[in-house]
Amino acid sequence: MQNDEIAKVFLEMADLLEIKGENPFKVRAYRRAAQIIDHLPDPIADRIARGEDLQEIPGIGEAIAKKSAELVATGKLAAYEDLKAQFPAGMIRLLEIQGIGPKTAHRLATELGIDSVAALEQALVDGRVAALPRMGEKTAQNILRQIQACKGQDRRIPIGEALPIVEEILAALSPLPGVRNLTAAGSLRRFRETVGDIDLMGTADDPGAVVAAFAGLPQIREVLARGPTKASVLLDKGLQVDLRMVEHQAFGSLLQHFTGSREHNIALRTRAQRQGLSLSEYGITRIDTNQLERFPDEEAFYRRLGLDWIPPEIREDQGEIDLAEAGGLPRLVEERDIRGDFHVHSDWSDGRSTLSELALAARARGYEYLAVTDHSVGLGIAHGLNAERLAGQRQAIEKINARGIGVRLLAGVEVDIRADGTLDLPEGLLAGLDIVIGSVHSSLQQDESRMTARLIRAVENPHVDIIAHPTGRLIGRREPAAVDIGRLIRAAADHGKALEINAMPDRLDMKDLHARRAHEQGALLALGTDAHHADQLGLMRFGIGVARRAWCTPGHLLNGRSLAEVLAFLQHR
DNA sequence: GCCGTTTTCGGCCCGACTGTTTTCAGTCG
Repeated sequence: MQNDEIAKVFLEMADLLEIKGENPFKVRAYRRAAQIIDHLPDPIADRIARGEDLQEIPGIGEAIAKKSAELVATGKLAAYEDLKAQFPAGMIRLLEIQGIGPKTAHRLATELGIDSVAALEQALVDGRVAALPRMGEKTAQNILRQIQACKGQDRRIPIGEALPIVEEILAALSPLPGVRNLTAAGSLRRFRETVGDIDLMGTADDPGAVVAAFAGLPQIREVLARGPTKASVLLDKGLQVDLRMVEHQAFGSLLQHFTGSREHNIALRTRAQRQGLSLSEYGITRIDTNQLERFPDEEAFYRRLGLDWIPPEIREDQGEIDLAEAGGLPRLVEERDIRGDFHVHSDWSDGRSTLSELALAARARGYEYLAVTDHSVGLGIAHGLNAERLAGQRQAIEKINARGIGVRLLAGVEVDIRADGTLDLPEGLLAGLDIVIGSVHSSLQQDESRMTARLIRAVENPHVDIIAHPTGRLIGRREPAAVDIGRLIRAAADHGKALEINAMPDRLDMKDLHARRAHEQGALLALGTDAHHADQLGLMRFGIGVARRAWCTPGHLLNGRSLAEVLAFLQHR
């Protein structure tokens, strides 16, 4: 049984225990364990096989270690089955509806016999829910609206869609008088690949006025809640946006609080309590004197707790707090560290910019090099290059390089990895190029063993330097191919090949967790935008976001190396 | 259920908003 499946069982157990009215701290223990297991770098089954004691993992105690072992050994868990049997099967789905928590779900199930979202909708319409004590008409209406709002749509949207929306709102509110520090927090600031809602915050002389202006923005469909310092609204697209405002001097704690993650903040507050301190969005309170200290920025806030400032992207309670205390946080990669892009298409295949336009755009970004990697002939739909046209392109690239515009174009190709792991262009041809990235575009439904063998065969091919978008996923549209990522990473590390972090916002492939595993196990990573237009070189920021979430320093990335170092890496060819 | 620079027992993060309430429970983030 895989880690994510084990985590799912514990998460569901937490929901059921909560509905049952169990000790909330027990519920939290299960949730926490699920999160920890989901983030482990290697399969729990392997740890058990090696005879390791799961209780050495912080947050996993005797009970959950035992239950994990039972799941790995039998694929089932008696305690989980017992728990499930105590409630109607569909009740747990009710928790997915905004506004319904464990108490309400329990009442709906026990008092009205509701066991599905459909049954709930019926009970809402015919007034049975509103008739319950302590429920009422308004509550029923709100629940009904939530059900209808999320019908048939995935509420999390890719960060690539969310960022432009946010930038538009910030641009509208920032010019208001007395407004400062207006920015996004939450999962957007942590750069998660999808965001469920958007958290904006800032400071103002008159917070109420900003909240009012926010609630009146034209792109807003509905105001869900509105108080003096906070408002929640729904945009036309169904996306929820929250705004919170405080006084200028308290911005550090506000931003910290609403940047999260929840797990990071819980760990931070628990630690603070041992120091006699209580944390909130308003500041830090000394518990003995009840004195509130305020912090204008996050650096001061963390410093007060004896910690270095922690980059938002790694605030997930995955070891960052201890490192911040010891002064040992990694120096995460930044935009200025990136010296080039390893995945770009030109108008020779399905891109829309010329080689010169790409070169100039790369120079404008301060790059030293740019790998031109058009599609190979196998991708007829993308106007892929055959041997002849590839040779022609190579000449065109050399011409531009000869002009000496300050950026070195690398003549490359994105060669298609066929279903059997062979490549779509003859080896002699690949040997003559500066760089080759290999990727999979067809037969994505292969089973895990075939797909993994296929990719590893490409890794072992001496002409391939980088494996691009290893799982082929499209966020929200196409599931990742079945790949044994652990084996792929080991193969890449063994053969000195790089794995791509594809920066296209709907790919972001490898993803954060896998990329962290990759560099921890000695595999090199390479950022590529997969740009099909010169403007898209700017998508690099999404790749950097993923790399930062993966704890990458410049040294973990091929893009952090100078042209000379990159050429040395490619010298084998 | 987990954990230990007060503790192997007794703690466990914090505040805002809503709706249905005569003081608060439930939910959310």
